[in-house]
Amino acid sequence: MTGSRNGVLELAVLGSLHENPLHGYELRKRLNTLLGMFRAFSYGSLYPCLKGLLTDGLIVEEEPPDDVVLGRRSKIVYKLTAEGKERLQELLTQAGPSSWEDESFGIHFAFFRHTEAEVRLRILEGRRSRLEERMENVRTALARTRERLDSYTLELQRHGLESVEREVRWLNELINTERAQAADKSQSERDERPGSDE
Amino acid sequence: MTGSRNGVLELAVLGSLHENPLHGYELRKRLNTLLGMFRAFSYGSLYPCLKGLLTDGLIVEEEPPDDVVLGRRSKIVYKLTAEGKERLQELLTQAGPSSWEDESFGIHFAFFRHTEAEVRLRILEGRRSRLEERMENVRTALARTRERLDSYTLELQRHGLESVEREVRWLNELINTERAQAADKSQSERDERPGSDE
DNA sequence: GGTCGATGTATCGAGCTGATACATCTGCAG
DNA sequence: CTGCAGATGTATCAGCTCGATACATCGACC
Repeated sequence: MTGSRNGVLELAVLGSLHENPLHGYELRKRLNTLLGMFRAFSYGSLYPCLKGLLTDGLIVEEEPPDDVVLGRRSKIVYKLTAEGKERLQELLTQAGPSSWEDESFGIHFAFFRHTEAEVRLRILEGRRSRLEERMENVRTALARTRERLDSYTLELQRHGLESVEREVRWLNELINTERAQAADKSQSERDERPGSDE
Repeated sequence: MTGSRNGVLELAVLGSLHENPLHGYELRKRLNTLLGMFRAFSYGSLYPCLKGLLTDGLIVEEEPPDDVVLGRRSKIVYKLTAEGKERLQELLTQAGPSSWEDESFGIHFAFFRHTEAEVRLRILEGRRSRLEERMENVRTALARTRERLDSYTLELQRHGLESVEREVRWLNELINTERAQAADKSQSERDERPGSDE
């Protein structure tokens, strides 16, 4: 039970390797493209994570095509094991603070196509609550502040608040879409005509 | 020369203490209100920073009102020294990568009222370049990607890109305002009527 | 008088970042 | 064909930060 890895990183790696086997360098590029606007992973965290996943048997080094046996070992391609896939499913099922914080929400969202509808909804709502809570904190703290702020500080506050409000609106749209899809699905299930109109 | 502190944190602390003396707890609250939407500082970084600033003589513990001498030492109020003010001015003059990265831009912006107009402009432009560079990287990386992405990943990309574009537009407005003010100023200087219409 | 939450200082282990080192492969200019 | 610059690729380390935790005091309220 070496298993006390980062969680976000673990999901990112297992999720990426689920699509297709990769080596470290390419894995990093993939992730940093996927999340380019939000965050960037560094080798100092990726390689230790890969090492841990190896010793836990969640991934293995993919064998070269067998005829090239000589020492030339430049790329190390990793792929998921059965346990790895199981662990990935487990991670994709969890909806908790670790799925809607700033650093981790993007990753969870990026793998939503492998996530159950109900879990998706809970993560989106959790994220929204998190942002609303943050706005509330800042607002009350601001209200308690006696001295009035200079124009630059005010502008920073305004811009920050507006950005968060925009993300909340974005989340609202996504949540509505998810709800509508869930309603469609349960409706067509009630009609017992599965797959009739889509 | 103990001086290899974090920089962002140093600016945040010195800048806050410049407004008025504070103790650690209040300092943290101030900063986390000021930057509530962007980041949060923890004690684990604040206290070591304060300790370093103390040993470097940039801040000192403020003396209690002198008649209460008995051991009751619950609050430790810090204030800037002359060297501290000097150091703060030095930090406020610097415009470089450390002023426009994600973690530090907010701090620098929050203290813009103490920053010279020219430095403000360079920081805003540096921040804009940084964001445009990031967009460019993601866009070319996306273009090189062969396989088409699923709808969730696409939506994440779209939302991230839109957020960054919005921040660029915001920066553009700020830069225009700054330029206009600079032009006004040099105009009124050319007229040799300092302070006539303000 | 008791006790609960806010205020307040302080530290520690776990884990990440940014830098660095070093090897290989590929394209291409001379 | 040779050399060499830049992309590809693996790996580690010092320094720093986060989140948790510990502990003490204070004011308010019943």
